Amino acid sequence: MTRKQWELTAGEWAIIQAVWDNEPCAAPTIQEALEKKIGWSYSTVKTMMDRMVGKGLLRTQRIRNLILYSSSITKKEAQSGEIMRAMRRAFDGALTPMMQFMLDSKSLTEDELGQLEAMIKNKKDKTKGGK
Amino acid sequence: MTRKQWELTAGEWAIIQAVWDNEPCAAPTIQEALEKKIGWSYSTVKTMMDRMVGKGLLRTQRIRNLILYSSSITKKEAQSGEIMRAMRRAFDGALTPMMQFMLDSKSLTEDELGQLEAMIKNKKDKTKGGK
DNA sequence: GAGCTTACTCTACAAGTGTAGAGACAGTCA
DNA sequence: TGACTGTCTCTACACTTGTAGAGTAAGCTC
Repeated sequence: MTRKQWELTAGEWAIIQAVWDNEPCAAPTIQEALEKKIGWSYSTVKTMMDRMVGKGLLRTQRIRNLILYSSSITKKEAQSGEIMRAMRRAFDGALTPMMQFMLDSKSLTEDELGQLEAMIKNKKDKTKGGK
Repeated sequence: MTRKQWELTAGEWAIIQAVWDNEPCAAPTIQEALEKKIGWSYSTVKTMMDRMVGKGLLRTQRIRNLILYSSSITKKEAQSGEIMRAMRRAFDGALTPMMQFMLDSKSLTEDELGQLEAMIKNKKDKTKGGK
């Protein structure tokens, strides 16, 4: 299905996160949600949201005079897009070096390392067994 | 030292990669290097490079009538910035969930999984012993 | 010293992003 | 029915990014 790769801007991330938490919801809801965090005015939020509809990131449904927004991409898709961008730009599109870099440069607790190790083991089993 | 966090655009990545490969070097060198890949004209390249100097991504050194450019950030810094951006935006700034997501959603060969496992073991030893 | 080559400077423009004011419109309540 | 409130529409502007043409300046060659 060759899914489209999404690259959201910082502002779009702020908005879509609020949408995921509230959908379906009207623009004022989002504005209120973001008010505290980033203090955008209603116009700002509404403008961005409508642009995001144009891009296919959100979709709308009109109920009388109210416009309800929902996301049209999932959080996973957006997260994946974000990772792909980093991977493509900074690591020639290769995952392993990127993960190695992350392991290498960040301070992970022993606990976290353990968790990751477990995940890998799990994954390995599946790779071997499955298929 | 609270290093500045760099967020390069796609174009800036293209250029700085070429600079890393050739520095110190003049703008035409970079243009030639990128010609094949992305076909930018000299003006385009030069404009971007000068803007990057303004931002502190590159620096210059004038030798008579020639301007030599070098990077003022390392590849590691740029890579790290790219990862931080993804992490901040898409994973609330948390590394482990991001790594889990990567492990989970991508197809890694058994080999790659093995490599990662080894790295983690290594890291774990250091975490434990090293203090 | 006229022309060629090489590199540089200046200027510009379109698209995208962040930002928001002003005004219109509909529903509600006194 | 007039004021108020909530929501929407329109319009606009500054800044960034990608993109590049046109013109200038310096050095080299015959």
